[in-house]
Amino acid sequence: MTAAGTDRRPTRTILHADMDAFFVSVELRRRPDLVGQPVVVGGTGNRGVVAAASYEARRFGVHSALPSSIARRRCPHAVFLPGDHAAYGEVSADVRAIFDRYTPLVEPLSLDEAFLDVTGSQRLFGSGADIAAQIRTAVRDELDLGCCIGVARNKFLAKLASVEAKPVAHPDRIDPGLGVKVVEPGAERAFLDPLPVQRLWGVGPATLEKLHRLGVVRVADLHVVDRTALQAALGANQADHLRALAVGDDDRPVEPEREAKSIGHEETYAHDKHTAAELDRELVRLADAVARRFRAQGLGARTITLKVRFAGFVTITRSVTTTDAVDLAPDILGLLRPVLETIDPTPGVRLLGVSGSNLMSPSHQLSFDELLDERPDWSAATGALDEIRDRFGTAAIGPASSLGDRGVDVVTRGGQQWGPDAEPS
DNA sequence: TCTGGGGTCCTTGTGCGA
DNA sequence: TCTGTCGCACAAGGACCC
Repeated sequence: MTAAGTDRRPTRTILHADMDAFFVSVELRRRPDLVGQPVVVGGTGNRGVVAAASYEARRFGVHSALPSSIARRRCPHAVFLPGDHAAYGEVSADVRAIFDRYTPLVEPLSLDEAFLDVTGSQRLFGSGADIAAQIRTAVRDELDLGCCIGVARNKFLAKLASVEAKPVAHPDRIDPGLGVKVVEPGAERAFLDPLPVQRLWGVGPATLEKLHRLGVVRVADLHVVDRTALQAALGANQADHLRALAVGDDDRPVEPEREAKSIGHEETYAHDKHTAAELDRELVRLADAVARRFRAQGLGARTITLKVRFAGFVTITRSVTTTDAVDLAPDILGLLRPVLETIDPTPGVRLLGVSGSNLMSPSHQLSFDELLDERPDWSAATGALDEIRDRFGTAAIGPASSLGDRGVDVVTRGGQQWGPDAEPS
């Protein structure tokens, strides 16, 4: 931490761009008849959640991550759409192309958000505020989408600023928002101090409760709360991290290329699974999907983790670490099947997940069995499978045991990722 | 009211070898 | 040979983000 007056680092100019109700806005480009109506994307089944809501829907208290059953109750006249991840990805690439015109230092956070370091771009394009205005105009004119941009000297402040720039839905009206919000160097404390403390990165429901117990409600309270008490409540790392954020300190650079640290798939079922045979079938599908993503990225995983969520929402994880990185479904199954067999499915399993971490280049050394020709070398057959799916789609071919009752591929199933689809009537 | 799916990061506990 | 301790790697879970 450095006092603002003695900081000799060059002042950076960081933008945080955040698309307005992105998934909904993409849908409205295809369905202009829905403009002005409450529209909700995501969770069409009863166990899903809302991925995005139009501002008209937000007036009724519908927001992202809200269980779809509640969203339906709050806004029964809303139009619910299942979502189209592929389409959102394509539009996101178009948005990214606009960002790239202004700086090579673009770090996407998700499909609809990115940080831009424009420190070196200002001689060409003007101040951070000027660049933000130009980007908003380009996104609106070329893509027919809205976005809000925060401008500040670091990522943390830029992100908070972009939230302040967004439209706000009130029960009786929609406030259009600023569009661009600039936090000038030197004005950070005045900007931060009145904000509720849960606006800080890393303060969720659990941390908020601990902070409230210490009397910390607003960011300003973090300046005066006893440091030892804060460390006792949150741990030294998190306590010091929050105190730094409270004065606007954040040194993280904008990183255009970040390597993935884990790759996984998980799936919540419309109805709980109660038998080992059902779970094994799901495990085969998940292992196949995850292995395919490993290979698409030229990676394998040394640690494979199984996640199980039971009917009562209790969640456990069990992981296995091997010497060599694996990227083939049979190898993943070989590691996880013994783990799955230790789990009692009779209370009901609502979610199963498979993920890999410790990512590195996969090792395809032949095992002793394979050298003796007693076990097949799966890598050649898997390569052929991947080619077929690249040409004909992910559902074109797959493990026979996964056909079971549905015969649907895990990657394309439902075409969305916000919970199980509505059951056919 | 009842909680998705994709992730990252941190903390805590434990086993193991030096 | 036994015991304590230190560092490291790993496992598991929690919290958080979009």
